[in-house]
Amino acid sequence: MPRPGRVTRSLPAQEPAGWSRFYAVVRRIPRGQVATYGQVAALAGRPGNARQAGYALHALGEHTTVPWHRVVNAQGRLSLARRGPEAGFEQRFRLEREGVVFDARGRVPLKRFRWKGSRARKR
DNA sequence: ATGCTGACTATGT
DNA sequence: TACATAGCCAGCA
Repeated sequence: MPRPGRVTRSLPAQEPAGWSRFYAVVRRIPRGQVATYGQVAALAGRPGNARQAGYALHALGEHTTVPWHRVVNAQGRLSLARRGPEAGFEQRFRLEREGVVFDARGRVPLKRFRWKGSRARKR
């Protein structure tokens, strides 16, 4: 039991509270399927916070178990590509390895691979 | 507290 | 289809 009055908030704190909600949702995305940032935010109980979803994923780092590559933007494109062609390339590689197919313009056909997730968690 | 930034989205041209 | 704008909101300096 932490002493009252003393805020032991000085932990690594590399993951701001609340972001774990996004991670929890991303972890539920089935292999071979994708979800949009807006979708993740909504399922995390934070509708309209698509940007935060992306921000949270950006903070993950390279050594993570969260399937960040299964999250794409509303257009089916890899927003990660903005950060650099390499990052986008890796995401595409991972998705293709899971069976996700890209169209001629390098986008994921959401009609086909979009995960139909639902909250179904705690009421 | 204030202002800037961004792995976003919806809408208009 | 592609680019520009506006709305959005949490994190950070």
